[in-house]
Amino acid sequence: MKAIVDCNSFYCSCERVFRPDLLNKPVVVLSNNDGCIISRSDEAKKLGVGMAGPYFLAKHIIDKNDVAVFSSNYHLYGDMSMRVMDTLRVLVGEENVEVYSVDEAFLNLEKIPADQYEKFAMEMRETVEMWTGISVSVGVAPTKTLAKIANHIAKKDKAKTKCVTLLITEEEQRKALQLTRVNGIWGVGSAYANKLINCGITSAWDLRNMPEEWAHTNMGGVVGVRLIKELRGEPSIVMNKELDTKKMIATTRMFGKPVTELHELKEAIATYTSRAAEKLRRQQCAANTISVFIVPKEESYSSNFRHGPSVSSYATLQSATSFTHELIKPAVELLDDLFEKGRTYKKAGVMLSGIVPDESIQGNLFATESKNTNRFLMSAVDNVNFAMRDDVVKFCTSGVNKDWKMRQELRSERHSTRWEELKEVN
DNA sequence: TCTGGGGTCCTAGGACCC
DNA sequence: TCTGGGGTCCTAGGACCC
Repeated sequence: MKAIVDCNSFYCSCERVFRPDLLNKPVVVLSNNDGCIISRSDEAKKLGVGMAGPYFLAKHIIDKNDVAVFSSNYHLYGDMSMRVMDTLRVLVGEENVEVYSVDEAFLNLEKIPADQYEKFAMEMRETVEMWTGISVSVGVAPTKTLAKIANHIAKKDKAKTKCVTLLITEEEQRKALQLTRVNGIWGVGSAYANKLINCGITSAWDLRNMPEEWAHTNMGGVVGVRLIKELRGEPSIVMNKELDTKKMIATTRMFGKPVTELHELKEAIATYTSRAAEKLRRQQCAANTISVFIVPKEESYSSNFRHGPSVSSYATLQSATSFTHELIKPAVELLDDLFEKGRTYKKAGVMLSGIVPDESIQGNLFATESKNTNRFLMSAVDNVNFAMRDDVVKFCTSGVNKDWKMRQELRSERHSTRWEELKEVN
């Protein structure tokens, strides 16, 4: 049996842990650049604040109802996430926890006796809340996909479910699937949902009863087949061991204001490259390929928002590296090729791929000594930046003024990861 | 008239997730 | 005026190999 534990309005809940005055009050958290609404408390949902909608469109509701607004504070959310996951590890054992995202984890409940799933789930919910201040919802079912559906049901009517829903018997599963629209299934996005509805398949139950061959031809081959099996209660999406090494690392940002100058773009690209290289070193890897993209601002404003097409290019490095300066150089060269004078840009990004572990980098007989010096240099830089504050030590290309930096006007303090921002209680 | 039968690796693009 | 930032997996098709 499997469970999914999903934090309720996670970012909002994190903010509330340090602002108990906001309990039972509407709260929202904004994306980077204060652009979209990415987390809403139940009270904010009730007021009609939409998910993932632009902030400025919901601003009239927010102002009128005195909704508390925060810019995203990833230091805080990352630390709170770790506390929640650690709690789950204590409760079911490390080997039975698969962290799926910052606010969700799948659990293997094999060790729990079948007649105690509900009791266990309830106690787990209470313990996480007591230890971390974060409330969670729990879905329990034989497969991950059914557990996700159970979790949705638990969240929809918290008073009735007490944030716990089990889909164990066939009867429970049938009822739940009949009430679930296809677009509410984990693994069905908008493209497949439209296709399914056009075929007259509207509920999860309808989809469950389609032949596997049909799913193979119409829903992306093996992916579709797995999905149908999961809905039938046959586990087909396995529990993953933790994916500690990423296969791709990206740092991309919208600018706080439109950018026209090459030197500003260079600062941004150098800054993003430094950030990406840090992430790379943290997982003790090096990258073979770096790619850079920039997104021009669209000339005409349209009410149907779409990102303009991006311009991108990539370079394959002579040998894999994680040293910031060795990555900034090709990144800036790529940018030189992409940049067109006279255009205005609104976003840029750097992606590292072809990622290999440090130990298996192809050796270079002639560079051994400087490689080691570089390694010490980089780890010294990382240590200083970690201990002091971000970017105390940085490369010159990254710039000093950073006029293009994203807006983040409403960020709370990093109460749990910075000494100087520790919460004071009087 | 007629030209095999496997493989691997890489890339681009499409779908999805939170 | 104003719309985020990460990731994953899968498939198809081309290049290349013996």
